[in-house]
Amino acid sequence: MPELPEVETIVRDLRGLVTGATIADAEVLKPDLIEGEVTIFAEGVRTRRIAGVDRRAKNILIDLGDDLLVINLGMTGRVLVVEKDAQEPTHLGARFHLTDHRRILYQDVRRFGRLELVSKASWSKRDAALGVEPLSDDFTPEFLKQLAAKSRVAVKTWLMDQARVVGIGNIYASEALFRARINPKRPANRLTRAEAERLRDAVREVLTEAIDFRGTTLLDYRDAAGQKGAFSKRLRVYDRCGEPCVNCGTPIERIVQGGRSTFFCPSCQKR
DNA sequence: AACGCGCCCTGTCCGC
DNA sequence: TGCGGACAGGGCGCGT
Repeated sequence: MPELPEVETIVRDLRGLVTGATIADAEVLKPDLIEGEVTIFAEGVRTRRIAGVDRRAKNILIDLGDDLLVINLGMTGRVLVVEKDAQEPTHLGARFHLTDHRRILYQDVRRFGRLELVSKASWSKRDAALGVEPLSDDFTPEFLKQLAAKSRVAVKTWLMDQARVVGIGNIYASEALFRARINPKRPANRLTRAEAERLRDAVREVLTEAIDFRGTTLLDYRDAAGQKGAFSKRLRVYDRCGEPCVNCGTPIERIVQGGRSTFFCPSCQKR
């Protein structure tokens, strides 16, 4: 469900809401959501103060001092900060009681998400295996072009590989390629310098705009207050199969790449 | 090594 | 109204 803009929105929410708070206790209702031993996880977060909240790729990093509580939302994960007497949602996976009057809830219908308590040392190794942050200064056109030159896969699939560039999922891959006017089937290593530049700019632009609109809600996504993201109305190709292209009026097409839907304009994004 | 595929799981929607 | 199949924002592990 969540790509970089949605995770970033939740991270900013959490940073404002729970930085400085202390976790009194944790209850795990769906043990398969926890990576590693559940009792160690629950014991490990108990009595810990939240020093900060950050994002790396599509992971939420909750800073507990020596350790990080790492949350990956999968497709349908939600992290909600609620008053302790608030009504609880269905499909609740874990409940974190704060020492104040609130709780952090982890909810996940499909249970593709994961919660994990890891030492900062071991996280830094995992971090190193992840690709470049597209909103960082390291994501230059030269960098993108050189990285893409190593791969023959279709640029759409290439963009979604978290070992190369992080944070881009199925929605923003289609949206960025449309904005850059690049056909999603184009092999990554055949991108021209001009296309690499357009793609870099398009990726940064669409992710930044989506953050400004607090993410895209198709169905499941919610921020930490349970609110929907407003970027859905701004999508230009995703989930718009058959609708006219906003640039030229040609019907948007849907194809399948790597088992996932890709949306594009066959006229604006010629091969 | 890089890549493609199946799978994890539940819910919704669409056509018949 | 019911039912089967396709599909859904992610990521891992497998075989080639």
